[in-house]
Amino acid sequence: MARPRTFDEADVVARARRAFAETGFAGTSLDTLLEATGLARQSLYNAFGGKKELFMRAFLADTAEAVDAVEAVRHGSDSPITRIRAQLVHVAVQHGGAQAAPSLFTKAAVELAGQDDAVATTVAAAFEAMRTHYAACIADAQTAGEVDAGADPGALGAFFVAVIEGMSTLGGSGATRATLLEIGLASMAAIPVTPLGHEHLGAGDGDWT
Amino acid sequence: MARPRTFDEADVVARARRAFAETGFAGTSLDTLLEATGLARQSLYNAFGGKKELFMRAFLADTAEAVDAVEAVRHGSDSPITRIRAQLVHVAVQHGGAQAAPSLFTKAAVELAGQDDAVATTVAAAFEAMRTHYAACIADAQTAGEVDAGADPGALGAFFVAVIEGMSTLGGSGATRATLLEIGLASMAAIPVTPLGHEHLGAGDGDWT
DNA sequence: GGAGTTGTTGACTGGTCGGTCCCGAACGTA
DNA sequence: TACGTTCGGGACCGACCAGTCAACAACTCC
Repeated sequence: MARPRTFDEADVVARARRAFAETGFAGTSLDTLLEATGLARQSLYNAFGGKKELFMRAFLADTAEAVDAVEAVRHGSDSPITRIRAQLVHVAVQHGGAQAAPSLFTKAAVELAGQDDAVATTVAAAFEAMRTHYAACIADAQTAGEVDAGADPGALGAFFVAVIEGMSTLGGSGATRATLLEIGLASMAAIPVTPLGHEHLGAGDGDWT
Repeated sequence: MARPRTFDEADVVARARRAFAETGFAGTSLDTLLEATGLARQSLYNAFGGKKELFMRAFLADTAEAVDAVEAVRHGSDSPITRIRAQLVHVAVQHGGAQAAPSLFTKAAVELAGQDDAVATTVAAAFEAMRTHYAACIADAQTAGEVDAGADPGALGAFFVAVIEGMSTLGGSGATRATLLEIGLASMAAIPVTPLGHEHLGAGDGDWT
């Protein structure tokens, strides 16, 4: 009963994510956004409501993806310790390298968490969710006898959240993939593994070149 | 032979640092800057050259301070391991708490490293300097027999840089001082200390309330 | 005390910001 | 095929942006 849209809403959000991730919220003008997404001024306004609303769509999508990436640490057939290492390697591969795209989540957290309440609460909730995922994984490793029972899963969870945020910042500032891998692997040593757990700390997995 | 300035240049830079740290470069208008520094439009222009130049002044000052804070880890009468812990506690105290002021260095790195070459090179140099300071401290600990000789000082250095950047990001996003302390202390466990070194990992130092 | 130099002040500029309005075009339904 | 509805493109809006200009004020040196 009406003219159909000539653009895919999800695709527009994905392009907006890239644009905002490059230049931030304040640094990305509406014109830049239109060029990046390919749609017309009024179309963006009709479909999303405005610059701020489109940013929140992109930001929430990126946040959900970032949390999901950490959530993967809770599932899998291999050892909890191995899953954490694999996840850290994944972060290093994603944020390291030539193109150097800092995540929109990190960028928005640094730029806007102190100014916008909606962003601040979303960021806080995401950090807390990530921390919980890591902590649950550590707790799993404890029940499996791979990690010292005296370790504090909550503290280690917060620690790993800080590590991946630091990796994101360094990666966005030009750090090489090799450096990020060094960081991720070095952080693994903060987990007090039992002799049993050491069996799972040996080999790396796959190629990340 | 001329009318003297009614403002202190260093003071203006300090105020500009606070303003830019709050809202970033693109998010801070010249009018906001004038209100924050208290000087008139043309005065800012005469003394500094413009918004970008004043930002660079503030950014370089903050960067130097951040690097110096890490450099402190190389000096002192107490054990190298103790110095690192003290420095991490210092970072936690500085970036944690109610006022939640993210460092301008971190903010500029995330916002502009991908767009401005001058910022990118400064950030990269600062990260490298910090990494070198941490690495030298770890090497000291190795020669003192407090840290396992097989440890990689360079990798641990990069690791600690990532940790303090992560703490800065989390702190700027509302994380409590207690959480940041948890993170900093948890990261210490990534250092493979010898039985001798364990003597220096015991008590905390001072009150940071 | 006069001249010269510098800082301060406020009005002003062209350009860009995000957002709105309007009209022709494209499509589904009747 | 005629109608109603939505889309897309361009013109347009007031507000704000960083930066400039010219007149005035304060100070030092001669």
